[in-house]
Amino acid sequence: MVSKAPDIFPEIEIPDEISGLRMTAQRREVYRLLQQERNHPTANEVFMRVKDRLPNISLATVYNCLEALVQHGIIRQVNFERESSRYCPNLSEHGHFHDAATGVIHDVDFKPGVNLADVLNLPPGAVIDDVEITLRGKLASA
Amino acid sequence: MVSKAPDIFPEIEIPDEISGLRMTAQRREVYRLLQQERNHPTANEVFMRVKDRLPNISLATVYNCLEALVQHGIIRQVNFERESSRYCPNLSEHGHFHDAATGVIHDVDFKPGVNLADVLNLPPGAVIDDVEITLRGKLASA
DNA sequence: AATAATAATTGGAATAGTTCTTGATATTGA
DNA sequence: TCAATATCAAGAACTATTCCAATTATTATT
Ligand SMILES: [Mn+2]
Ligand SMILES: [Mn+2]
Ligand SMILES: [Zn+2]
Ligand SMILES: [Zn+2]
Repeated sequence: MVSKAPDIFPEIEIPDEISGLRMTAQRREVYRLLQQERNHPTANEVFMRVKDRLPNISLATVYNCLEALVQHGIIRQVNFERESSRYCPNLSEHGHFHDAATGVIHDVDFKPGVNLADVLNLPPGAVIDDVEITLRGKLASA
Repeated sequence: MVSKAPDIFPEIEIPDEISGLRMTAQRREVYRLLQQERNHPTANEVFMRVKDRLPNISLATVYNCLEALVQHGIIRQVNFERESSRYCPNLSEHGHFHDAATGVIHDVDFKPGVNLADVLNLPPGAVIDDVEITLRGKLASA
């Protein structure tokens, strides 16, 4: 039983188990942070921010937690070029647009009814398990 | 003046300069290899294979050559998850399908007339400079 | 052709993100 | 309560890539 801190944001409630993964204190805070700050932080950014609530957490544990969450399909790992991996709690199928000017990463949804096989010449017999779409560009200020 | 080796494949001719980049012996062999073996090799694979023709080449030079070729738009760098970068001489806009069973990477072309803005809800005002589409799955044997 | 200036290559050291190892802690379940 | 199991923490190890400094090759100039 944890007493609720007087945060500006209401604290996100996280159950004791998600998709078969036990939510330890560390996993809970890592997941909570990703839910709150949906800016695709790196492992190190998660580490620095989550230390506010778990001062003794280690970077290795943050990596362990992120991997466990990814493995259980609770969050997604997002890679861009050779940069550090980033993490995303948005489970709907989506891509990522990186604004080269600001560095901000925007989620990009598919338009409804779009099928990959409609736009790509897939190899015959290909069964797609995973799709990664990454865009880089600028946001023209209107 | 280099005497032509009795290769099975006819040797690809490469000019002294491409897109403003001077073709040194090392750059030429790196580029030639990518043209011949279009299986998206890693820097280290390029290194090992190109040593047949340039026994003294260093891995640092392979990286230098690959970077120069990428910088001048002569080849493309392809990243998949956290794996080593791979390199691709196919300059037409295309994506990559990774067959999880065999490890083979297939180029995937866009169907003609497809526009990204047709299938994705891009942020308003977004100007796309670069697109990366990566698919992972299996090739069902018919 | 000789010389000077510039660019490229090499081999090894350094870097950085991530993973591994090991001992301590915590949780579960008998 | 005790044993079995899972998780965590700290730091070492790993590895793809980049950096550095010295050498070599190329280009430009006289
Ligand atoms: Mn803070
Ligand atoms: Mn060989
Ligand atoms: Zn996302
Ligand atoms: Zn390709």
